[in-house]
Amino acid sequence: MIDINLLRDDVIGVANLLKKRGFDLDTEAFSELEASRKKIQVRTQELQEIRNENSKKIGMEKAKGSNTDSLMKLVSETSSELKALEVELSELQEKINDFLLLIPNIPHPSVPDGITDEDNIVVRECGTKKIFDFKVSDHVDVGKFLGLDFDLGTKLSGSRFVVMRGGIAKLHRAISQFMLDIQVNEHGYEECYTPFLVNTESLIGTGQLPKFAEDLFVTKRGNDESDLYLIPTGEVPLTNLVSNSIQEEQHLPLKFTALTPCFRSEAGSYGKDTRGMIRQHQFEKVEMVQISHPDNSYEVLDEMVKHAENILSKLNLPYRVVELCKGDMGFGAAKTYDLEVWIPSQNMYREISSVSNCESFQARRMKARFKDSDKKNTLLHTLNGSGLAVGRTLVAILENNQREDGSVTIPKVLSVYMDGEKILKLPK
RNA sequence: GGAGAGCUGGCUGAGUGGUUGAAAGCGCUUCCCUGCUAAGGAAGUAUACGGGGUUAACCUGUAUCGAGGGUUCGAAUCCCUCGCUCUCCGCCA
Repeated sequence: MIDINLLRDDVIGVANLLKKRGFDLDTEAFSELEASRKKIQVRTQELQEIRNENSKKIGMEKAKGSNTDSLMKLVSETSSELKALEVELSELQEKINDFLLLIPNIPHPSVPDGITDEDNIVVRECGTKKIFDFKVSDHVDVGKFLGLDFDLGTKLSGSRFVVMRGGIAKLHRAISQFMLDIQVNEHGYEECYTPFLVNTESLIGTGQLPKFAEDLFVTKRGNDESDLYLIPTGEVPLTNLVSNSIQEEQHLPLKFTALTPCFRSEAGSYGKDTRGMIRQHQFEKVEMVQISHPDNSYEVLDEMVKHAENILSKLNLPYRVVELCKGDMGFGAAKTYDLEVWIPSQNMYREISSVSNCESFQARRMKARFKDSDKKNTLLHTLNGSGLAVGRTLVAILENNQREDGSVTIPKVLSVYMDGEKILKLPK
């Protein structure tokens, strides 16, 4: 969440900044809540002070053996007035907190203006698009004879699920292992294994809750309700590793990576990307997370974009880097770069990675801090990015590396994970 | 799932109803002493939030002893619920 003091100092200014990302801040509601909060909090604390003083007095008088009846009556009266106020205050504070939890992050000044993805800015295009001398198939058709089976996925679980068998399943695994190895060995991230079910607190910490519950899968425990959710991204467990903690400044930045499944209900995307595995309820992703000093989080952001790009260029996939405009960014991001990979069958670039600096937005929700040089506890900056989405990488490889006979060239860097095989051949 | 033990500041660990935000020790910071080393002395040392303030140093208040609720004039201390940790048993990959 954003710093409440920004709102106290200049609600209108903040509202104007948020408007540019398409969020309407109810400034009047906030000002009213704040005004009554202030009034009630001051009065409550006054009464508490009076009560504490008189209660102490009772103790002292009793020690002397004096009669304390009148004092006790006085404190009793104070207490009953206090009780009502305390309830009112905590309700107000909860309301203010709920209000804050629904406000998106303020975009960094460098983020371009704009409302939709059409307003995003292409930063650079890399790699060479292959010129095919035959009619290209999409990954569904390419994969059909190689072990990519959507009918089986549907039979087991419904739409937006897939089963992979044989060579495709192995290639899928190879991709994820390769990515993880690069992130760990070349980019210096610490490999993590985390829970894939997380509690509401964690999801509030990274910003998926309370606003986006409909995007998540929630679990039951036997027949009982449970408050555990399937993670929609590895960002949730990895970032929350530092929740409610105070880190040592000299250990920054912390760099975490993990291969995790991701589960998304895709509630708002009916009819979108229904064919193929671009948009699935379940997919794998190698996630990068960095917990950084606030002073250099933007250098870290650039570095993380490079880390994601490195994977794509090693796989020899054509891609471009896009700077998201204010209206297209995610809830918690102050600045985001997307990496988009070339999909020949669609004749367009599709998102395969998203790298964001959330600044202190998540850290404030999570109470993730470090001791700065003045020994003050200061909020960290959190950054996350895909490095990369495994399923979409598979799609990109199948499409970009397809051959006229229906086989697929395996990228050189993956051969070692494929027992030296160079081509994914059709079974005889 | 059953039985038991526990959860106090950066750490160890006192505290079973009253000037206790919390003894003592360790650690840490600053200073003093000591011509090395070792040792010694003094002071300080939680977090969050509110109010005031030349919005900075500072002053002041409130809350916090796993979490939430209750009893009470007053709760770290008594009662209830929940969470977590440890030990034993059961089940399980």
